Amino acid sequence: MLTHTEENYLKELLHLSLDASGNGETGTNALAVRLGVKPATVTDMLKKLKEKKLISYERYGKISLSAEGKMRAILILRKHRLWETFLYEKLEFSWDEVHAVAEQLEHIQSEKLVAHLDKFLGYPTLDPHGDIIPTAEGELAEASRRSLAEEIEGHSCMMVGLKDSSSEFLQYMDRIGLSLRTRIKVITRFAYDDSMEIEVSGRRIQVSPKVADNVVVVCKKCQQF
Amino acid sequence: MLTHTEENYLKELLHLSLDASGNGETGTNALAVRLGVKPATVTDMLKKLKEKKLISYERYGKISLSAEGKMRAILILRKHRLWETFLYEKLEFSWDEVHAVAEQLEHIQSEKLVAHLDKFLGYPTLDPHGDIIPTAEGELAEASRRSLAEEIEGHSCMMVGLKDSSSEFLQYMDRIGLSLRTRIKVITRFAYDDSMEIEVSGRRIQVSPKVADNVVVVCKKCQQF
DNA sequence: CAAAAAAGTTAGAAGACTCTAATTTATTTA
DNA sequence: TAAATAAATTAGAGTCTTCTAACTTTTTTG
Repeated sequence: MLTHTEENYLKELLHLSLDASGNGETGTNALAVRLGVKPATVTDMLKKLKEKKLISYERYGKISLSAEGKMRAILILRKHRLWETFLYEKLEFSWDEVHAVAEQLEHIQSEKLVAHLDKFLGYPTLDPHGDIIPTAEGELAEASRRSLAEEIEGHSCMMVGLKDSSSEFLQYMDRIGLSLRTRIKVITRFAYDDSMEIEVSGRRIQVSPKVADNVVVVCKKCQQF
Repeated sequence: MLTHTEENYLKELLHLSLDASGNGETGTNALAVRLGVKPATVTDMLKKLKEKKLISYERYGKISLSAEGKMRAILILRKHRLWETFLYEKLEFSWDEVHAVAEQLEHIQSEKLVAHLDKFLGYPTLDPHGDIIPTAEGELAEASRRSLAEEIEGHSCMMVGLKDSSSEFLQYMDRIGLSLRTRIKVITRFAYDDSMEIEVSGRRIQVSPKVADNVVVVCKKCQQF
């Protein structure tokens, strides 16, 4: 059982390892800045986390999560992103308000709560920021950014941008109910003309290849791509 | 800003004052038992809470909440009961599982979260245990237990028991979808024969005066009764 | 490569919450 | 009412997380 503070250290360590796009190692100072504490405080906690085998670390050396530590961190991230999704989709929070509250909610201890929340939300794969929600097994897939036109049948994705920003296109987007952070499911691709049938907010609409090409979406990376 | 621990002390003080049905005063030991700590620990915290003007208390004397302390406690109770309602009605938790998780959720700090949760749940007045949910203004009405037959038009209540426990009656209850902790709204009372039209889980059904008389409900106490 | 800068650590202390053991005050009862 | 009992408090200590100030190690750079 970890304290809230220990959980926060693990979570930031995970973020640093994902952000850095490096070898997953960090230093005391970087961690201190992220957590809003002094480096001396971090050093103390590192000893404790090492003691608990959650990180690998030597005096004056680099820090990285152990397998166990990474798993714990990913499950915290999972809770964070599920709560963000809940706040955004069910409680009408705006996308920039969800983070602060999710920082608190992510520490609630109840496996059942997480599992039921996941189900209640319809097993979402992306949070309101377009980030991947890790699975209950601790798998964290990569996100893939591409044009809606490249998306395959049956897949769910989220609109995160437009290639064309002309007012005509924006008006059209508005009319069909497509805006930032809207979830899109590809129902059918018509090979004949490359137009698509998509599901948006429970409604099915047809989009031309030109429209699909100008909509930027993010989705969970899969084998096919 | 109160710590989780301080909030727990206030909440237990409120519970003790409500349970005791006395003058709202308690002792150090009773509080220690409720909180699962030693009396010595309670004494320390009492000094702190007095310092913050949340309780009134003198050495070796009785303890009671100040107006400010009581308001804080009631708002924590409000959050607790709203979360219990959420867990029960939206996440399919059973009525006896909700308490433990709500104990954690009640400490989340976000006024907006509470307000939106309340709206999302449809402004419920009773939690899954049939207890009154305090208002956002800190008003805690009393609950009133009575027969469904005595309930007035337009009121919402919750089934908490039956007077008749014959198998025929239980089967009938089952058939119309009425079970413990089901919410009931009285749509119309027909003065002609005292039968009622009620709404249960979104469906409207008619019940005879005999049935209504045998269903025990709890509701927020109001002027009329 | 040696001095300067940056990064990281240790030591000592503080606040929050808790404990045990000993003591004091209040209440009960013989 | 005085002794026994119950209730409450104080003193001293331990854990957790944090800090500041001083010190050590590593890295950078002229």
